[in-house]
Amino acid sequence: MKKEFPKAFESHEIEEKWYQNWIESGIFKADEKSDKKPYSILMPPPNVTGILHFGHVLNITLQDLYIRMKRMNGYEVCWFPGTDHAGIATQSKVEQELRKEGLTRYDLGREDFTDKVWQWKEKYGGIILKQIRKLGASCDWDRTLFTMDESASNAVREVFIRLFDEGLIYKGKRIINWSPLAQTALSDEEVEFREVSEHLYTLRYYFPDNENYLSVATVRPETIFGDTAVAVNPQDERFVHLIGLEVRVPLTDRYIKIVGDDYADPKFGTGCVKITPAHDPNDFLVGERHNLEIINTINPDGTLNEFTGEFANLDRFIARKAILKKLEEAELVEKIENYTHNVGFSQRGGEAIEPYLSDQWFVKMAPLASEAIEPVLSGEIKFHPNHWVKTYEHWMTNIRDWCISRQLWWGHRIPVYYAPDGQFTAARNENEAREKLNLSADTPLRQDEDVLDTWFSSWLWPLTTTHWKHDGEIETTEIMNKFLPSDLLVTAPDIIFFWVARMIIASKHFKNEIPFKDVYFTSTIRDGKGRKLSKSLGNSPDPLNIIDKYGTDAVRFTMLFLAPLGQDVRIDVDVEKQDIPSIELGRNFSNKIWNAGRFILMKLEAEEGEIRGEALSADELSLSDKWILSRFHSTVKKTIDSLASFRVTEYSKLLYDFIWRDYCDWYVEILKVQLNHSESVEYKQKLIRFAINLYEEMLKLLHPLMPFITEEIYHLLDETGTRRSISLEQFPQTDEGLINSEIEANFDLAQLIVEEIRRQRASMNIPPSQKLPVVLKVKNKASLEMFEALKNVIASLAKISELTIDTDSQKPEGAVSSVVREIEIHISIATAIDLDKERLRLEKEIERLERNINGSEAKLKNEKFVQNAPADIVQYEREKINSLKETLQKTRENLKGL
RNA sequence: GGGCGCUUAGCUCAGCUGGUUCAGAGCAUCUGCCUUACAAGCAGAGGGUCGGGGGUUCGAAUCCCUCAGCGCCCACCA
Repeated sequence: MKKEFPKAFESHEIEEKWYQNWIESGIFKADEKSDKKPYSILMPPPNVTGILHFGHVLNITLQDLYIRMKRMNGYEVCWFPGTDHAGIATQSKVEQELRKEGLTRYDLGREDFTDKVWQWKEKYGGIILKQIRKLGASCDWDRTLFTMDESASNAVREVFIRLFDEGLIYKGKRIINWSPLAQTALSDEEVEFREVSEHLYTLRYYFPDNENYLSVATVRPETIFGDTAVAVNPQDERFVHLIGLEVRVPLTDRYIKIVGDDYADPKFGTGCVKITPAHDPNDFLVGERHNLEIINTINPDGTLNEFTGEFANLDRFIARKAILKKLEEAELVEKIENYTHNVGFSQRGGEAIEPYLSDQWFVKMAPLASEAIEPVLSGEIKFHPNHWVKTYEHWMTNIRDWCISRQLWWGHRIPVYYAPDGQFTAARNENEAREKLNLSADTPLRQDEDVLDTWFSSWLWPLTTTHWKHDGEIETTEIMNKFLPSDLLVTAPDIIFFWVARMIIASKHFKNEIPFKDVYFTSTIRDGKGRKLSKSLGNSPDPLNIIDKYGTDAVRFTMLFLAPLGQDVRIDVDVEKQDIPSIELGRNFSNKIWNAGRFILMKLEAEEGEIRGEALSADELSLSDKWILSRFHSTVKKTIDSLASFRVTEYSKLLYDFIWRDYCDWYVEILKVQLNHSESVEYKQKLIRFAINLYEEMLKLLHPLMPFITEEIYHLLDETGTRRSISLEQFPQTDEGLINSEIEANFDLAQLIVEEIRRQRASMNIPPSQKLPVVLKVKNKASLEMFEALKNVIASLAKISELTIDTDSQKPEGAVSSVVREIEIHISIATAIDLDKERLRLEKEIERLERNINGSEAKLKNEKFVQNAPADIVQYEREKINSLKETLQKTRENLKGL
């Protein structure tokens, strides 16, 4: 039963249809009990609050490419999907909604609030995963994990307790990065430094005599109320005699002492620095050294507190201006200079980070990191591109402790329990805590209020996806035995510290296993101006709109075609029109593939043949058939090689070139010729089947990258309606026996001849409809045979009315002549030749040949070249020069003959 | 300050371990084509001293050094 091959490829219904079908037929499902070799990928879990962006598109496409390729190669393939609870982002989203009702989370209380977040998550949390389905992702959705699922939470708790018991988690009062917006601590990784133009204010700190003063430079005058010392360098002769004296904090009656500390840089500012231990990490250290008082003058929301008197409750930046005004009025400002320096901002909220003194939980990283460096340095885990290894090593060897507590409600609550007397421990529940603390069963306990950093669950992703400790007990599962270590991790380089490094640490520490074998760092997608595509910049169209316009396959193909390994990629985007015009590349390619298939089927129908049946056998193949077969297997070989070394752009280019150039431009045209020159229906059917079989192999090669169109055509080629999915077919293998470099070389020559004739015709503006007689004079008998075999093909492709091929033919009267690799081409044109133009062309050609000959001769005259270069290169050069000379001589004759 | 990467046609980029009458592709430009799969197409053309300089080599876009410009990451200065 033949199916109709529609005129155009309609991506929408087809994508919908096949995705549904794949899900229903369960081909994405993995079986840990299978005997097949495993292949697995852990999807980097997107934020539940997230929506699809182009980073995902590239990332998911790459993962799906490898997953599908391996599936076709017969592996038991498992792609683990999931989402991340994204503490701050999710909590603030729900708080935003509450604010619309005039409520805060405190109005609801902790329990009701988290209930509300769960409700929000159930309702909106799946959006990103649905969008990922649009990309054709062949994940095992049954295994979707959320980082706050009970099984994952059990693992998180277990890990906290273990690290606590090992002494690798501790609580400490430290200066941490405080987000006034989210009102929580952040880790160092969540802070990004930006250069900011501000001012450096030189303030007067008066001595008790009210006449003399010390000039102190600061960029943050609003923190003066927290000053507890002024530091000078003990080597600084200008000030050393002042150490131990006191000065008055401007606008206050408070006196602070002058201390000597190396931290003060005599060359910077005035050489005197005010010390505010509560609001600067360096000052904090100075404070520790000199036993200084610590005065916190800032509220958690970034406003000043009661220690600042009249400035209380003003935002820190507004307060700065107000304080400055007051200082100026009191003539306490000596100087204001422009000053550019780096300021930390919250990566998420964008607000300036406040160094803030508070009690927080930390993970001691150095001992953990040490065991995780080796697998990367040894190559047990490979980074692609490799240069990230250095970055990794540097970070790991200079690693700092990780602040893991967050003052949020949404997240994994820290499993630490406090007894009324203040002692505390980490435990699975209160009873266990009492046991550990030797407390009686009725001792009331209080659990720590803080939750854990979201990455504290993400770093366990390799373990939680494979159900480690999912019930709090089980160390090893069947899934884990089968799929851990996973094979490939595809991720953006900006989370190498946040996530990649920490996953390696956690997997090594808790399972003594690497989490993955290869890590592919993706490109950053940028707009035409080089800016990263981002929601906040408003420079990114919605990927779904782009998919809608061009089709998923087109987007997938183009992204890979344009995005080389680890290199940034620039694409022109039109946000207003929601368009990325470059995606036309992929859409046009889809169209090409589609039409090639449609054409071959039309031809088969014209011969009334069935798709399935006998195709040409090896000894029935023409030179052209053998050529395309050879090209195909060469392509397969390179393809396999490219994918194995993660050169995915190369893979996409190989397919593009083979399908478009070799198969469509040349072979399909040749197919027409071969069909036209045969009377045998049987032969024609067999030939078309040969072409279809090859086309189908080509689809298989392409399927991992363009799953929908290949699946659709695969089924259009199914007369019996029994086929399941192209995903279940064997991925093409190289047949070395079919790669024939001699045939490819011969065919190359024929292509050059055809192109030369076309060029001549084009330069004389001869329309394709006007066919001309051509004489080819070839050099020898072997060449003659080869060209005879391709006679019809050449005649047709070069629009030749009558093609004469011989070893000693004469140039016809009034013909335009050229020589390509010793082969003379004479085209008889109907009109008179423009002699001047012709002469010029031949002279230019002679010049070019002479230049090449001179170049080659120079090489061969160089004894060192002949001695040192490999024999085949020298041999090649000799043959080249002979050929060039021959060609030159014939071209000269042509010129003479004009 | 430390590290990494990039610089090839007007634009966006390929070019793997140095050698093949080719420095390539897509887009853009120009010319000619509705050639019975595809105008989302076909056939052709123009356009590059491969960022500058130096070196290694018989031979360099490719390896080394250096300079310049751009970008990213880390550290950090009141």
